[in-house]
Amino acid sequence: MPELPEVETVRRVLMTDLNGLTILEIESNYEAMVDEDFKGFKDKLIGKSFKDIHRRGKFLIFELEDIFLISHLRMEGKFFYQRKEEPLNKHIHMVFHLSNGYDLRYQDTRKFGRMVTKTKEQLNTTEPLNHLGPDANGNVTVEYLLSKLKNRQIPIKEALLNQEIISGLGNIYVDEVLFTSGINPMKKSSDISIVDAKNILQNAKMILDKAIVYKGTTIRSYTSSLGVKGGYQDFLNVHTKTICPVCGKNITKIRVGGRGTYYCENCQK
DNA sequence: GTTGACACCTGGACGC
DNA sequence: TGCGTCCAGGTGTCAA
Repeated sequence: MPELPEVETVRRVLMTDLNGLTILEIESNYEAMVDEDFKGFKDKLIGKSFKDIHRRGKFLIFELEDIFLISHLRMEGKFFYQRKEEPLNKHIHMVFHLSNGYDLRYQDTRKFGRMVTKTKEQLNTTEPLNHLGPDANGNVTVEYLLSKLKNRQIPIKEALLNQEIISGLGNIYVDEVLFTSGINPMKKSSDISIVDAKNILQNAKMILDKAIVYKGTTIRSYTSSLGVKGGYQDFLNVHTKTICPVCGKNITKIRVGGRGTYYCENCQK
């Protein structure tokens, strides 16, 4: 599932492909993925040219002149840049026909992904970006993180998955960050110490930056967007593992906040 | 403001 | 082989 490194990889690849191209037409067989009236969505985008692609957390933000297309890939969303003659598969739910004879195609097996357009004025003042916390690999301070955790009774794992606190971390990388930090995922957020918070932020930045270098993580049946296979799965220490690489004891799998959670009872107190 | 439950959605794994 | 059930999980919404 795309988390910050995977979305950043998509952004970097698409930016070179799309820059300067104009959207000629948009087709969809699943208009519900657009969080606004589909006709209005099309009217705003057709005729506009790609100027830049930004990212905040797990959101892709396509800059098209005076309008911004915000896309969240959720679980299995992928973008493909293909010639329009290439056959469509049944999971491609949105096609942007481009001025150079290519398509920007959005594929989403589970139809969880969402898109919406915003003006520059709306971008940071309305959903979905207005409540988003800072990027987990950005300049987040220990003081900021502790201030967000001090009144919360939920497990630290749930807090780190909350994109309003810090953005970009998903289930895989939260498990890895907590393992590297030696923190039990069930530890109460309000019990996180200054040292814990410092470790969490340092390890989040280190892990996410390294995962970006390796173009993200590809596990289970999932493949990365754009056909790019990530390489960071080779560096996972705990997520989907059975043996702790540090102490050699069994990895425990539990559910925290409804999500499969892997940790080492010996190393993560 | 915080927390938990649930819906969205489909492919794959599993049991019968 | 075919069918039914469960699981996976990021985010939004709603109720308590």
